[in-house]
Amino acid sequence: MTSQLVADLEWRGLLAQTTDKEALLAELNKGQTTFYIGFDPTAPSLHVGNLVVLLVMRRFQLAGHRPIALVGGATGLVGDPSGRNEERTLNDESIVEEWVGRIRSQLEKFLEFANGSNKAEMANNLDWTKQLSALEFLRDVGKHFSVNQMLAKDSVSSRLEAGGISYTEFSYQVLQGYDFLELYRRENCRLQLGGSDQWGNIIAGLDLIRKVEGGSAHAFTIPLMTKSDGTKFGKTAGGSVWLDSEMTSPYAFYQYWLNSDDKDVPKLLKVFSFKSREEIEALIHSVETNPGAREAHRALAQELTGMVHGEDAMRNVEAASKALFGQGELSELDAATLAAALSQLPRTTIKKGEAFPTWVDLLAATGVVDSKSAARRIVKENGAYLNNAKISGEEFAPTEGDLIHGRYLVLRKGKRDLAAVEVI
RNA sequence: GGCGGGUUGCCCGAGCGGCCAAUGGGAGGGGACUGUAAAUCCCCCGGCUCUGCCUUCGAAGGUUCAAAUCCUUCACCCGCCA
Repeated sequence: MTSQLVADLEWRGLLAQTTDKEALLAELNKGQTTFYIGFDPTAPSLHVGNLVVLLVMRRFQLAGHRPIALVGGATGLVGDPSGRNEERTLNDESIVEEWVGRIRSQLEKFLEFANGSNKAEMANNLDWTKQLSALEFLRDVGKHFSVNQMLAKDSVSSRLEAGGISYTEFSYQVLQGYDFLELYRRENCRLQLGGSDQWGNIIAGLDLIRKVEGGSAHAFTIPLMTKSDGTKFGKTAGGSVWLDSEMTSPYAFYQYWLNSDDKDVPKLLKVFSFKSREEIEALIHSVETNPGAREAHRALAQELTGMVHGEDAMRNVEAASKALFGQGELSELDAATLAAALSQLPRTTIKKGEAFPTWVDLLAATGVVDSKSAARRIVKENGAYLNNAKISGEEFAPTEGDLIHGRYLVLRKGKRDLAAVEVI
């Protein structure tokens, strides 16, 4: 069962590095193993990058192991130097606290917290660091850390070269190491998973456990996702792809996956999909032999939108995508279908009876472009559409006759950026 | 603490008194080709009430007809010396 889990993760390309693999497999084969992953509250929401790690966590739980989802109320106040070449700006305590709450409720959607012998636990490292005095910390925890080793860690040494690191961030690995020790003591936690950039921090915990408790624990890291074109995975022009529907709409989320590069789709399926290996291989075959059909893209977008935003939202945005990008005339869509589709888009309203603003003003009002200048540029460059028909002239304004079903306008910028206007 | 170097548009990075909204590259946007893909080619890329006006070159003052460019003070970063 367990060796199957690890083999499956390897097939999916989700294993970067582990401590002694034999020992880890032995541990996992003994039965239920308690493991943890930490998520620091550096934003009000998790993003699709976090989702990679979160879903590995779920795979471990499905294989019978017991997850502890740690939200870093304490570490989030300090800032992890890993993978950054600049000091972070500290966030206010109240902000971090709020983010902790939001992230906790997101985590709840991906793990089973209610039922089963291996139901997940939520933890917050603020619980065991808040009461700790600076002196206790230095004597009880700090004493076990060698500065020589701390300096040698990638996260620190690269920062020393890049221009410096504060004592605060330098101490991050000690805090994370201490977390592992606490969870080892409190919950018998034997394994920490994390992105491959977390290796050094995880090792800090293993060393501490060995020194203080004489115990052994394990590390398992997951490769950082990369895209074939070299740009960062999970980023769009507008920033990260968030799991929060207020920050990235389900429609935009669906579109993000649907528009994946063909070359990335096989990897994305392996990493994110919970379909069987056979199904995934069939989809990969499809993208290789008939990419234009985008069967695999659609399956990926469907599964993930459903997983993150729910089946209803997934069906809505899928129907909207189909309607809006279909071959037929928009005006042929019935009012209910069109209204539902448009509700997924960035939108603006105008009052009944008022004069119609220009296309430029309307598009700017929806927020699809940053400024009216940008909207004008689109018109000038021939990328402006009203109800899927190209328009020209900066002064172009829709009229009563352009309204679909008497109340809707569909604006389009370029090939795929849609926005809605409703007359109310 | 002393001396020297730096801070330019989303990022990197030129400019070193007028021809500067500021060279170049990347990112981003539009078009063509396609499949709401990639690659490629062409174009665009501070804002606005757009033949003009306004705001940008770390911050605040100053010199000048004219400053991103010169001077002064302040802040931050990086080196070398204490």
